[in-house]
Amino acid sequence: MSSEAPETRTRILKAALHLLETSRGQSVRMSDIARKAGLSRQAVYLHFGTRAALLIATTLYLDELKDVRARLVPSRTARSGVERLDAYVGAWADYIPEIRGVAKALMAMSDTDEEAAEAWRKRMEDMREGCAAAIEALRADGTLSPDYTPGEATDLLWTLLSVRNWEHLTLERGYAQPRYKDLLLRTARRLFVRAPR
Amino acid sequence: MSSEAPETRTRILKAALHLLETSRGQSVRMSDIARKAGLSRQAVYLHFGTRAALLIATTLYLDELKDVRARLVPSRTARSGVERLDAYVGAWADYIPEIRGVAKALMAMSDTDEEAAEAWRKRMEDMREGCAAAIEALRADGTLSPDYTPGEATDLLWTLLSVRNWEHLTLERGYAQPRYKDLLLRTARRLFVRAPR
DNA sequence: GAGTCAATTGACACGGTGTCAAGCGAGGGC
DNA sequence: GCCCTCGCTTGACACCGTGTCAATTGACTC
Repeated sequence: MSSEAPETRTRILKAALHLLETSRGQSVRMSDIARKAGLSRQAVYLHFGTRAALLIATTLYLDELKDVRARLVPSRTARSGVERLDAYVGAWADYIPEIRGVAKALMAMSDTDEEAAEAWRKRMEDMREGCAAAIEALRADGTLSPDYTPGEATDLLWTLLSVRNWEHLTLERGYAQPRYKDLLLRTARRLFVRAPR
Repeated sequence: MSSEAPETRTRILKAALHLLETSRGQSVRMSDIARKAGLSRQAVYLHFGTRAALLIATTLYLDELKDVRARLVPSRTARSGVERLDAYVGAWADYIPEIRGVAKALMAMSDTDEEAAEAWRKRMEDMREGCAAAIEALRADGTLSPDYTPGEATDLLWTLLSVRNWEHLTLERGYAQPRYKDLLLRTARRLFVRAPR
């Protein structure tokens, strides 16, 4: 509408974020996001090109907001240690929903595209650090057994996260189709190799 | 073909099972299963009515084969405890891929349909027992810390399984659409309330 | 030979994703 | 004041996997 409205791109990201938060497990359609942002579906595609791209951008946006770690504070209502663990996993998983699938595409690119590989390495490193912080907290409040070595604990959380998320891209209809896989690759390239947009 | 060929229904189940086993994470299409079984796509629909129904039937078939527990033996090539844990989770997850989603539908039915509720309770109980056995094995070989009470350990494995699978139905395209949700409900009723077919 | 039943063939509706082309309107530069 | 650009809209379309339908075939039984 008028120019005092928040940046369109941000509006889309906020809309997507809100929908992803509230409709847990429910598939969020591009048209839902567009409607929520008060824009046309095409506007969303103009900004992000692809559903996967939008979701990735959403996680990056969250990073910008720097409150990912706040989300990692386990729910106060959790009764058992297991429940707290699940809360950790849930909190993380909500914000890397499809990025794991993109990993494969980027891995595949790594051989030929050094810049992409570097971007991905950095992103993975960030995730590792996030995991390490979570592990520390888990261990501090006694949720996680101290028997695990730091490396093993990291792997464990990593595993918990990935088992929750790794099928998103491969199983969610559409991305299983070769046609979309190519698209995904192009999208990933666009997102990670240059500044988005 | 001739009548000496194995029962068609079994042939479909075997085909589905094999495809689900080998193409990990890759979405298995009905046409793939039909081709693998040497049948037309329609034949599969005639027998199982729905993709979800076929996948559920596949897990039941596995139960019949009574080798679910054999699958729970962790891979010999796993190097770390975490890797073994992942192997356990993966083995289980492969065989309850969409049943968790159906749970919700059945829960919804439970109020009005006592038979369905009973069928589901029984199925859940079987799963619980399976979990218990797995937990025992996990603890025996030192993968799982003995700090967990039996109940907590069960919950843990349960959680690991569900986080891996609970999005299958809700996120995989198609089942997110209301039209298919109704269908799923009808299918579940057909499968659990009467003998299939 | 009639009836039955399993399976085939080929067509179709549906719905979400992604694409395309034409147009529109507000702002800036000249 | 005019044009141009740019962000967005509108509306139509291709694609593809799921599920449905109707007509047909072919084998087996009675």
